[in-house]
Amino acid sequence: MTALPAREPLTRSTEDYLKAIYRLSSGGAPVSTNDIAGLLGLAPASVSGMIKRLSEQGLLEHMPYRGVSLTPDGRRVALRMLRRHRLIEAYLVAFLGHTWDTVHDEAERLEHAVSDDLVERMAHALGNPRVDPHGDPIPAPDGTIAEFIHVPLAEIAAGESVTIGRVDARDDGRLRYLAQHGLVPGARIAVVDREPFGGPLTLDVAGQRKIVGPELAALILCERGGG
Amino acid sequence: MTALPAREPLTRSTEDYLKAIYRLSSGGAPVSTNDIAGLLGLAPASVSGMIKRLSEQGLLEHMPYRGVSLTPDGRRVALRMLRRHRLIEAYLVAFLGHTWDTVHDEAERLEHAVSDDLVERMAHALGNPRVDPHGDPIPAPDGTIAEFIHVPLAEIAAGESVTIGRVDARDDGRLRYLAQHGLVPGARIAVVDREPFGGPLTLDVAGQRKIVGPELAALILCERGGG
DNA sequence: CTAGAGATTTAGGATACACTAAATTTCAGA
DNA sequence: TCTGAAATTTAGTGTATCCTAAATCTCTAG
Repeated sequence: MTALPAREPLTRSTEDYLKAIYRLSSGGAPVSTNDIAGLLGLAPASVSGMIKRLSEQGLLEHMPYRGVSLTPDGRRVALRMLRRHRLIEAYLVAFLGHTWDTVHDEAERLEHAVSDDLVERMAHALGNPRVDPHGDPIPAPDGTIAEFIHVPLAEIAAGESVTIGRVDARDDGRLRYLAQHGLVPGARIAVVDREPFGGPLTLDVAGQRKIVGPELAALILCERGGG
Repeated sequence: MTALPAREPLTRSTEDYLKAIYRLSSGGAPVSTNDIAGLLGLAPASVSGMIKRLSEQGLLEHMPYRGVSLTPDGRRVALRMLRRHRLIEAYLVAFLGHTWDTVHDEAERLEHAVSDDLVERMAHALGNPRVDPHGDPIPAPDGTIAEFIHVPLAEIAAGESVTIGRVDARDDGRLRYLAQHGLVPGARIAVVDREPFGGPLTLDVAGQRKIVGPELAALILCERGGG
């Protein structure tokens, strides 16, 4: 991981705030105090106080009454946590028999406790994956992250071919179902036919015909183009 | 792990105090405030304050000015931490390429973050070991711990046969050296001959003659009797 | 048997981070 | 443009844990 300038050790609270702000700041717009409070389950007043402290540490930029955004240092911390979280989840699933239902809370605690060294060992054991099994990109050790442009399968026209980029299902049942039918990140699929108005789609998955309903089709996020 | 009566979640501080007190209370004698402070690197006054809180929670028995001892609940917590610590160390060495030099700090942090479920998965992956690679016993999930009576190899008389119980070397070099010569926990060895006054010992290890110096012989702890 | 060194506890204070209640700011709609 | 609801910040508290300095206890050496 890119070395952060030497500073006081980050607390668990600090890491959680920065993670939350990163998660909420898709699009680069400033993040509101209320949204942070909602995501972390805290009172807005508590968040105001913490924002002040994190700003003084140079991790946040705060425009009073307007919202906060991450500084480069803050983003580095957030991405490091995201890398840890996703690698820990992947490791627990791959090597210790966890299911995707159960890993989140474990990772949520472990991500604050592991060393960079241990994270990299887990990454190595996993073959240094670039995405986790949902297809979510794993930030690199240097804090860069691949940004994919994802379109729900539900919006792909008949005749078009796409690559599955990630799958938005968080529950194990759906994830397993999709995996059984070859609908996993990286799979190349074609939309053979589709009913109008949110009806089912007929797919070609590795030469086989599959039919998926609109609900699942909304969760399967695709990358257009070359594949 | 034996369920503790439902109580407020234990903090990291609480777990560290109980671990330290357990470590210091070999022999059952009450543990002094000063010794705890020394082991944890805190001011004695801070320890006094924490002792009061832990006593109110029923985790310690405090005789003012005399010292503290663990209650059954306190001991259960301490043994759970010890189980976690030793299993985490063993897991990191066995599966993630750590060396015994480097695992301690990692385990020290992880032991507060892992769930019981994860600990048991690691134990399972390791084959549910009863001792760690030093020969230190790993407390069982129910909070019981095997108490071995260990005698340094240096004190074993010529002609006597013993089983290596544990090895007190903390550094990787010695540990590797001993392992190469079959001097590992569980090994059955006989003292063939020995020089007086702390000289080297001649051993029979699995039919082979080995000579060890007094320094190493002091670190190899043996169980007398049946083996 | 007692003085004083050393151990322990108490007193008082700091920091981090949470809360509730009150004050302030923003901004959409009349 | 004004006004009030919603969002945000400030003010004042509480808890956990640490600290230093001062008070108190214990126990040994004389």
